[in-house]
Amino acid sequence: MEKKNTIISISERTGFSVSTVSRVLSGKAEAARISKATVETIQQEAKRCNYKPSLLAKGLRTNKTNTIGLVIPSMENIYFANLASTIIRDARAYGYTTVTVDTMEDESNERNGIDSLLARNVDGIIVTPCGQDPAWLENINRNTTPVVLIDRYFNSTELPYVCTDNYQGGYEATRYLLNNGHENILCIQGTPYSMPVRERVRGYLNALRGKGLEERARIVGDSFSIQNGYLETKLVLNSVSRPTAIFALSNTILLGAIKAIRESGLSIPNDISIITFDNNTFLDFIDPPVTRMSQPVNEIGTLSVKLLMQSIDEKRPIDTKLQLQPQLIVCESVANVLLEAERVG
Amino acid sequence: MEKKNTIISISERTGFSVSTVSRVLSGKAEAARISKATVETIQQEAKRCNYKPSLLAKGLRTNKTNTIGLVIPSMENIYFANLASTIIRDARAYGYTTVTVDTMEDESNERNGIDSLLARNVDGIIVTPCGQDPAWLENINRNTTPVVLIDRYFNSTELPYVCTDNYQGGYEATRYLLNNGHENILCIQGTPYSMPVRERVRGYLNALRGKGLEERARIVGDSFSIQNGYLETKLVLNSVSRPTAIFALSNTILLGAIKAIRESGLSIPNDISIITFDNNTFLDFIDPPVTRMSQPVNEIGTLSVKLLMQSIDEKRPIDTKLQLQPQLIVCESVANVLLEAERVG
DNA sequence: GTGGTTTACGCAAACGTTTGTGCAAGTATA
DNA sequence: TATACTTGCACAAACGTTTGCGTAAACCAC
Repeated sequence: MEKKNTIISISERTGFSVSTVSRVLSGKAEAARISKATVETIQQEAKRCNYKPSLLAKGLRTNKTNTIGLVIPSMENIYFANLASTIIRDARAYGYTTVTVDTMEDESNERNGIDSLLARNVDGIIVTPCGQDPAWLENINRNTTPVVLIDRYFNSTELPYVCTDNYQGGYEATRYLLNNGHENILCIQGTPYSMPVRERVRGYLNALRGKGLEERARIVGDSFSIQNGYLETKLVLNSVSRPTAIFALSNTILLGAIKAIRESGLSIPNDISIITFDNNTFLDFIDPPVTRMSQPVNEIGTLSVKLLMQSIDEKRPIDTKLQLQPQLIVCESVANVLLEAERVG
Repeated sequence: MEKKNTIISISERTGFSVSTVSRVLSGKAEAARISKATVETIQQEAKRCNYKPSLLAKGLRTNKTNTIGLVIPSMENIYFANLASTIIRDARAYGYTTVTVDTMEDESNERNGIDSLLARNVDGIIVTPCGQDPAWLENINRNTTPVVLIDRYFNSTELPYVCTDNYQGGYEATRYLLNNGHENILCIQGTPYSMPVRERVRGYLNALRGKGLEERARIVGDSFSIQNGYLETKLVLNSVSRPTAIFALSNTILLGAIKAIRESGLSIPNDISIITFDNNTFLDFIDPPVTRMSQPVNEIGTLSVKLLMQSIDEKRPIDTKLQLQPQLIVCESVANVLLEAERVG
């Protein structure tokens, strides 16, 4: 009873040819001038036997799979999980299914993963690259399959991307700290040389420079991990000149930093202030709620899918590059040391 | 230059037949007694032109895609994001790629999503069902494609599953509250009738019964959302008999509850205690750190993949049903009202 | 030099679609 | 009444693999 239901079996049961059945079931009945009666018959039979076309065969024949690839460094990071969530949902709304690759920040995983996506004939790929070299991806985008970058991008690339204006974010976050009287600000970065890090750091440095404090810059760290935030903070808390504020470049780094601070018995923001990049529901519930530069995660996800769809539909590479403005969300993790000085002095 | 690289083009360039090329490139050279020299030639050419087999064609022909489907209610929920993370990584370690479907707790999304997975000939499906009826999935598991349930399962089903021992979790969490002197405990549940909710509630009720407090049971709520936790807590804070403790059945419900409590100006745990299900990094950083029944997320993910692989390899349904023990993590969100009464009295 | 193995490969069908082209019968036009 | 469209469908190739079977040549034994 669970026979195979193919276009062929339907053709045999209805007496029409395979091509006619195909045209009817793929909505080309009109164009092929199939008679109303025939359409009826075939559709009935298709419904009766619960026919579902083989997407493999369809993809093989048409070279279109209605599938996109999503390549991210880590689904464990809530930032990427949120990004993935909106991308998967948006893609579905366009009729696309998403294949997810988690690279764990490893370049060879990235290559293998993308190769696997291409072997599957995905119609497009959204990727947060962990490597530095755009050439490979550019080549794919030009000759094979549309690629859209999110979150991270390359120096001068023809690849379209959508990301936060990281320079602005770094600048404004630092300005906020400066305006609250902090002059000894530690910046804990993630994967060095990645564009977001470089831009955020550039913003940080420029803000310091604006106050003539460039030589006070302190940049440490090397990965977007809790561990990194923890260790770097641990180190600095024991240093001679303890910073009055920490600028964490991601939510993971933030958590590590907070852990270290708590262990040292210091209080946020009384003893040390902290500000972070990223945004998520939990940050409002942390003790104290964390002041942050919020990235527009949903917008990034939605726009990246939209760009990819455009590139797929127009069958050509596009070159849209979008930088979205981050937003400062002020909570209670940054103390105003000017007021404090007044009070004390 | 970016010619198509198929087994056919390689066959033309090397002068060997398509079948020979196929056998060599799919590792069947030995069995087919292809000479060492031929193997060399073909492999060289394949490497030279960077040949990657079409997984569509391969899947169509062999009925094996090395792909699994993952169906979850919401990637926004950090619990499912963590689950997805380990599943995607583990599957990759077995050589499988994962297609993710986000049902948004909607049964028709679930059906469509799974239909789409089947149309793609996935080799197996891991699913957290949002519907109540196992029949459809059981049928798929029997006749078409292996299915493994995670997190939620059905009353009496032949489907294999791996989940937390939710009864035990509900029971122990409630016991912990009772042992701390709470007798007025509000339980805020998620999607009703889902097995985890029913089991956790059963545990809650049984613990109360053990102290002869069954008539004090208060169960409210209807979904695993922040909104639900917020509204139910809001309601109860204004009721005549304010509970002394809240048992939130998920991290989302927890966040909503905390928000409501804060808005009311009450303090945790001095005015009201709270305990939750689930576990994640952030819960340690919340004010105060939240006491919780931790589900073994990674184990659930790993085991579900393992079971699915077993079912795929053995080409038959399996009936392993695993309940993993949750673990109580004591933090600071539950007050001991006995001690307090002593002090006050 | 005959018969039987072994070695090394090729032929062609099949997986389930889509689609360009062909063609008979019916209808309209001249 | 011949000509020209139109209607309604069928044929068969193609997408890129895998695989059962067939077979020519070489080798061996006698």
